[in-house]
Amino acid sequence: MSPGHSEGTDCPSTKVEETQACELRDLLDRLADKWSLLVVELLGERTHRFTELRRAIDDISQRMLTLTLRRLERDGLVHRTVHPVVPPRVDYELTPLGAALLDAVGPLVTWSRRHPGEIARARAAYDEQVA
Amino acid sequence: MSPGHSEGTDCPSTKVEETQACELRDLLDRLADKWSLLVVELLGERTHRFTELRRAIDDISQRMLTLTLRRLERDGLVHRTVHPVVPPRVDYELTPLGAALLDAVGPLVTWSRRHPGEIARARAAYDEQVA
DNA sequence: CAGCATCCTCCGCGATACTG
DNA sequence: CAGTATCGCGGAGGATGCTG
Repeated sequence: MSPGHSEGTDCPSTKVEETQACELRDLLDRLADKWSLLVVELLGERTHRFTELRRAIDDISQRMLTLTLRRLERDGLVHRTVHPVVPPRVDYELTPLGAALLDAVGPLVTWSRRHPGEIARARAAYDEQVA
Repeated sequence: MSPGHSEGTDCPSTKVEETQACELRDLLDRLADKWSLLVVELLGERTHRFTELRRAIDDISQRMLTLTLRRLERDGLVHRTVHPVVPPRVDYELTPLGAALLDAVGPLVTWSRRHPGEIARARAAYDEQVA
């Protein structure tokens, strides 16, 4: 893989000590890319195989699914099990850490369900006003 | 899939109905960029002026702060008050919606504080094994 | 089936300069 | 002070092709 490690642990000059933004930003950076959270949620339901995930998400490219899973694995959120059979079979599941994280995301999920389209509506209103 | 506009409301072909991923992804897309959450957290403490935010975050570019605030405003999370004085003064504060959202993020913040560096450690372990 | 490698495009974002 | 306008690069990520 490319050596472009821009590991977020550096925690730059943001002076927001009170909010301890560093940890949080790392976390967000991990979850906030286009697919990670989706994958974590699916794995929260049950173990999935590679292709299952691929089909469940459907418009994810194979490359991005691989990358996403590798990153999640690397960060200790997802566990990867290779079954030495032919054809190959690989299972992905949440680690305890991953499950805990998913729990922490729960309220956010709930919130988004409770406020369906509120952001979208505000957006539409704003746009209309501008137009 | 048509790239079209970046408006998330289209909620494409992701078949993850159970997780209602669309809303959530919209939400994440809004929060997950480099600065939004940081801004929302600061505004959660109190109202800030433009330059206050700029100094609090410090390594945000002026352009990105403007863009971030505009997007948050557009999405109904932040309210912008222009005081017609010289020199100009603009205050930013959370809307009720924004405050509610911040609450929903709370557990995530707490979690990240409770697991300091756990992800970073897993990452280091993983990298060592690979190397 | 579950990947890795390569190429290429698009746009996020920083740097810089100008304004009411 | 609080923006807007323009330029340019770097990296995220899609498409495609090859492998064990």
